[in-house]
Amino acid sequence: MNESSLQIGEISKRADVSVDTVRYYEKRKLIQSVSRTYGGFRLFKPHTVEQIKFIKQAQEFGFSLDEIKGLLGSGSAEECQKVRDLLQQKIFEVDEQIKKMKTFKKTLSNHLQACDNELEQRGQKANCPAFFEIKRGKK
Amino acid sequence: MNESSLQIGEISKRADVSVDTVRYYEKRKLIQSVSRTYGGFRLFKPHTVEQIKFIKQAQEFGFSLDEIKGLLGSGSAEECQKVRDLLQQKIFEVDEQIKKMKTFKKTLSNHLQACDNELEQRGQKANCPAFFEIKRGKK
DNA sequence: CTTGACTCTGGAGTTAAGTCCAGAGTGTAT
DNA sequence: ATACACTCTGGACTTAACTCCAGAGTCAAG
Repeated sequence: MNESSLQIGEISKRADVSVDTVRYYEKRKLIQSVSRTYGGFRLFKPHTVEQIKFIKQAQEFGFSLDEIKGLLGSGSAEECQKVRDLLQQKIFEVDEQIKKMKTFKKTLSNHLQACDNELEQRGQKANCPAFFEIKRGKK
Repeated sequence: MNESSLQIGEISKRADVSVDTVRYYEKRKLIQSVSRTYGGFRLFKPHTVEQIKFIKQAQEFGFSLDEIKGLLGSGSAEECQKVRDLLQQKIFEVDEQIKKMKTFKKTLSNHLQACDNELEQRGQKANCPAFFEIKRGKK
């Protein structure tokens, strides 16, 4: 009820996910409820909202829940070291991904260019270019 | 047999996907076999390999097969226009994605930094930082 | 102490994108 | 003519990440 312990509906609203998703994440140990009411209602810390948002963000970039879980641990010094290493690796991966994205963007731009050329050259009745042939300069 | 028509196994090898995947893509109309042998074996043009590689690339960046399909059409001028527009939109999306990736990378870097600080400050027995609190400067 | 909104659990269902399989046919090298 | 690798179809199965549901319990307000 007070700001230091929220129940599932409120968490769900603030993080913009369904209550089912919150429960699912708890089951998968991506988040934890700090306690329960006598009746068994889950109680979460407010910062769980941030965690869920982080999870969602990471997911967008192709990380699986299992991978993300590795980034979320908070425990012993050992574990901290593990998390650290994983983080470093992930940063590297994200960087790679960014590079690949840029290449892909270029590919798309080339397709667009080819498409425009065709459209212009041949007027309305043109067939759409076979992208790959054009792109590869095979014709 | 000759270079201008390949059967499924060869396509699969060159594109580095399973034959099942090739058939699946055909069913989903992402690619087409140009004809069949009398016995019913599919025959593909070699450039199908490029198409499949393109599909795989696009997938890596979070595009669904349905979205990709939209990018692959080759038909009337009308359709070309559609493809063109879609391409432009996708380029925009990829750009957005790149920006978000960069932000995310920064988030990860912050976590890493926080982790390192903790590790250094408190020595071996330190607990791993609660990333989100640190990141948000809430403490 | 009743109401109405919220939450619980366990389990079944969904979607995308494959993956696997059986039983049968095809193609070609010997 | 036989062997052997390859391919066919249709359908069932898999995995990740939810999503939905029923039936029952909880909680704060009036």
